[in-house]
Parts: sequence; structure tokens; C-alpha cells
Amino acid sequence: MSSSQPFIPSSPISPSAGHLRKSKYTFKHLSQLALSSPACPLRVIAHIDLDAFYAQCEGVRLGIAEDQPLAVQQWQGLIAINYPARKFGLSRFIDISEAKKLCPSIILQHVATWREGDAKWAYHEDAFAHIATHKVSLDPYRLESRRILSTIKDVLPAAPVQRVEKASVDEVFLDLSAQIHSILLERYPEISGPAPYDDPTESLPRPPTTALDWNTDALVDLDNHETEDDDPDWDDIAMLVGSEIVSSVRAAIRERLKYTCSAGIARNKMIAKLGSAHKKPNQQTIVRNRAVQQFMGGFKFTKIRNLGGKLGEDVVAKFGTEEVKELLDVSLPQLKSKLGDDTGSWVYEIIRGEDSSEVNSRTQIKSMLSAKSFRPTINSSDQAVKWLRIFVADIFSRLVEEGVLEHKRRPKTINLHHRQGGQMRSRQAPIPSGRALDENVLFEIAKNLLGQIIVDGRAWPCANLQLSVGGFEEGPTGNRGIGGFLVRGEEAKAMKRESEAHASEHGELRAEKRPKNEHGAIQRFLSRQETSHGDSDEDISSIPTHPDIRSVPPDVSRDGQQPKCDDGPPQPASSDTFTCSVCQTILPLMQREEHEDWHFAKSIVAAEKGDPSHQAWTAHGARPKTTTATRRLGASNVNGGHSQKKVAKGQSRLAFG
DNA sequence: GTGGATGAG
DNA sequence: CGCTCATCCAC
Repeated sequence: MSSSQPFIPSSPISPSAGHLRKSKYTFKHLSQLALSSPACPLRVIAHIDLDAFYAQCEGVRLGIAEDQPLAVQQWQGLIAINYPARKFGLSRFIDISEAKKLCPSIILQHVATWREGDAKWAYHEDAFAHIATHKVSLDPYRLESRRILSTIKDVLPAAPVQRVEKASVDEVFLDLSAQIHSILLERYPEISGPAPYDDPTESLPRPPTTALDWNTDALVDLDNHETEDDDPDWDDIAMLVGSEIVSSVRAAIRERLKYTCSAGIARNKMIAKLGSAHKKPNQQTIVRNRAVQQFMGGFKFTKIRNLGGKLGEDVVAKFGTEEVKELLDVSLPQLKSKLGDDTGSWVYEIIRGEDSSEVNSRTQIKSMLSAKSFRPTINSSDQAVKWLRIFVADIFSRLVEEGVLEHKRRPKTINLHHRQGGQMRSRQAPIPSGRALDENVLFEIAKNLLGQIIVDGRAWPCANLQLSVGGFEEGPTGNRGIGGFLVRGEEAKAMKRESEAHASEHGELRAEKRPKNEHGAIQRFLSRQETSHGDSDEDISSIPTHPDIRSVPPDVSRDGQQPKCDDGPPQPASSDTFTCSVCQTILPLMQREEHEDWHFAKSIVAAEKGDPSHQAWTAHGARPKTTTATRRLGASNVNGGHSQKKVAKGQSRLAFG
């Protein structure tokens, strides 16, 4: 027969025969569509991306003409450039003076900022001149993002059909499958009935169309004639319906809020995202299933989500190409052997346009952060504490927007990150539940965390501080736990008592309890400052103190000096004595708290004075016999507890700093 | 649960 | 680039 020769008919299938053939898809696939199943071959995902979002926000807010070049300024840099300005060659990595040269007519709008002591962020005329005293606020954009999101939710059908995932401040993913399913049933009653013989594996009839009107801004075209000339199947119809929905969403955003956006419509999140970037601004791109291979083949795989960083670099290094097309020649076993089974499989699938990740209905944030880079660096806890106040004001105001006051949502943890040289460190603490959350509570915890970081290692000069809250709980907070009725400080003491009681069963302080106890000492110390706050200025110590972090003299030493450190081998602690992990002195257990607090206070004072010989006492001091305790509390950035690699990295950076 | 790293925009 | 947000993983 003709099968021995590659005979290709010039006119393969007549239009009238088209709908007599069967679809590639079955009734089963159709019902999967209703459930937004990630395995459904008919599913349709959209990615919507606001065009130059921050710039649009400012343009709309200020009522600036849409063709006017405009960029959003942050200090001396640009963080968003609208499309008219891009025509002048402006990019994100140039500064404002270069921008003005390239485009003299540009409007540069500085982002809103928080000023110390202010109750709210504001747009300040000369904000760029106050980098040392202001911090950037992106709140205006978060608020607009929220309005856009609610517009999207408003025009789409209600849950559970509606699936909207907030991917970033200016991006969302939509799973349109379930909505498309119901539209298909309305428009094409012939597929709405039960499957023939009630067999879900029965193929669907072909769609009754031979030419679709792809009335969209951009459709990924096909080179491949054998697929291009095929009649449309249900996946094409589904995409087209999806595109209609996306058009209506974009129109609503445009009409109600004046923002333009671009969108991609495809069978999964990965391709939809590539699609939305394909043509911008204010356009949408459909990537039909039959166009996927060709569409993907033209990309560098480093453009694919999750391959833009170290992983992508690694793949390039190992396979000597950054083209999707060339990586397609690498077999699955090859990928697995060089990248590991999981990553290898993932890469294998993703470059073939397969991505079964779900659109998670999630529009609320999971954490919030307030941060500042210091140029120049800051050098005292005094300065740092001032920034903490601003961070707390910023975060708390955002928490109020999240409905903390109405007990809608509430964060469980708070975290302080700190950067010194190349070293990034952070400490976190639970946010006590059971009582109302206010700015002061957060501020006190933040100060405690700062104290921990200072005492824990080299803190100055500090190049960056970030305060964040996370672990949000929904709904009104439940009844307080056992510790709920204890005041702060007392609670820590109770924990310590419990801990020591447990340890004493074994006749010694157990190693794994040490970290908790040391942190406890720090917190007790700082809690005391809290209680003695606001009173008088009386000096309670011979050690120079900071108003926020005061020191307490140890009982054992009237002259303010601890017993001198001893280089000899540490002696075993008995049940009524302890060995100080810093100076290795054996002291009565009763004095342990005070003694540790004294070390802590001293280290902070020393750090304040920039005295390197007193910095990081936990790091350079004696090494407790334990491993976990050492790593947990202090040895993390010296050659004491971590891997060779990390030590070398940290030290080389320090050497340059 | 904690702290560091990575990735995206 | 600076400021966010999210996820993963070793501990």
C-alpha cells in the first residue's frame, strides 16, 4: 500500500469529514476539566502580569498621560520604567542622571518613604536626599495590587470554580479550567450528555468548527504544516474560551482601575508565564498545545522559572548549552545522573513543556518584611534600634491592613535578619499569642532579637537589617496556652525551671538544654530592661550602658570584674555549680543568670565601642563540649562548628571587609 | 521550629 | 539595584 512511501495528500481531510472523526480527548478528560485537575490535557492556565507595574501606579495616581515617559525612582536608582520611557533605552540598571540624559522629558517619581517618628509613609518631595533617615515604602503598590486582585475575583465566578493565585505584587495565575468546562457544556450541548455506553474512555466528538477565529493580540504561530493544517480539537477550543475570559478580566482591570496588563494562556503555569512575557505591553498570547514544542524550542532554558539562577548555571555548565532545543537531545538517564533523580526528571519534563503544578487558590501573603540597606553602614545598636522602630511601624501598619486588629489574621513569628560584611545572620522568636498585638510588643521582641544578634557575633558595621513577621494564623486566636497567663520574663523563668528540673534528674546540666537556657538568659536580661524602662536615668552599673540595652553587675564581683578566665581544662560542674561557657569559671548555680547576663551586657557595650577584643564572646570564648549548643549559639561564623567551606567563605569576606 | 540559601520580580 | 516575598533544607 501507500504506507511504504511517504505519500502526503495535498488535501488531507475535507472540512465535511472533520467532525466525523473523533477527538483526541475523552469524556474522562472533560470531567477532569471541571475539577481543574492538573493531569487534565484540556486544562487552561493564564498568567497575568501588570505592565511596568510601579510606573503605572504612579502614572495613574498622578494622572499623567500614558505616553509620557515615566520611571519610579528609589534613591539614585530606577526600579520601574514605563514603556514610553523604554523607547529611549532606559533600563533598570541605570541611575537617574543617565536616565535624564537619555530622556530629558522623563518624569522621575520617587517611591514613598517612611521617616523616623512618622505614623505613616508619605511621598516626600526630596526623599532621595534622605537615604540616611528614610526607608522606602512599597505600600502604595501593595494596595493597588490588592484592588486589582479583588477586581479579578469580582469578574470571575465564585469558588470553587475560581482559582486565583497571587504570584507576586504584579502577577497572578488563574486556573480557568472549571469555568471553561461549564462554558463548553453550554455552547456545545453535544458533549454535555453522558458518555456513550457510560464509558468515560469514549472519545468526544470533534468540535463542530474547522476554522477558529483567534481574535487575540498574539497567537503563537506554527511552522509545522502537518499540525497547522489539522482541524482544531477541544484543547484549541478551550484555549480560545480561556482567552476570552482573560480578555474580559483585562478589560475590567483597564476600565475600573486604568491599568494595562499582559497575559499568557496555555496548558500550564510555566508556559503561561512564558506566554505573558512574549508580547508586551497590553497584549495577550495564546500558546496552543500544538505550538508548545516550537514555542519552547526558541528559548534559552534559563528563561524558565527556577532555571534562572544557580540551578540554570549548573545545567549550562554540565551540558554545555543554554538552549532548550539542544538540551532536548539529552536523555533522561543522562539528566538524572548529572543532576540527581528529582532535578533531572524535573528538567526533562519542563523543557518538554510539561508542568503539572497546581494553581493554588491563594491571594494572601504569608509573610511581610521591612528592610533597609545601610549606605554607609551603621555602627551602633543605638542606630539599629531607631531603624527597628521604623520597621515595626511599617510592619504593624501593614498588619492592620491585614486585619490583625479585627483578629482576622495574625502572625506567629517575628524574625530579624542582619548583614555584616558578607555574613547574613538572623534570629527569630514566637509572637506571644493570647493578648492583643501592638506596636510595643513587636518592638520589644525586635529589640531582643537585635540583642541576640549582637551578642552572638560580630555585628558592626551593619550593612543591612530586615525585620519580618510570618506564620500567619487565620481567624480569632484561640484560648491562651499554659504560658498565656504568665508575664513575659516570668514565662522564660518558668521554662528555665522546668528545663533545669529535667536536667537535674541526670545530675548535670544536659548539653542539649544549654542553647535554650542561654537564649533564655538573653531574653530575661532584655525583659528586665523592659520593666525598668521609662523610669529614671539612674545608672545601675559601673559599665557604660546603652539606654536600650543596659548591663547588670554580677553579684559575685563588687568591682565589676568577673573572676579571670582560666585556660586550664574545664572542671565538671556539680549539681549546685555550673561552668560558665564563656570564661570557664565554676560558679554557684544560683548566680548563673546574673553571671551570663553580665557577659552579655559586657559584650554589647564592647560592641558599641567597636572593641574587637570583646566582640563575639560566645564565638571566641570557650567551647562547650556539646556540638549543637556551640553551633546554635555563636560559633556559626567562626572556625568552630561549621563546614570548612562556610568558614573559608566567611573569613575571606571578613578579610576584605 | 530555626536559620541559611536560593529564586523570583 | 534595593526591597520584597516565597520555598527548600539541614539541623
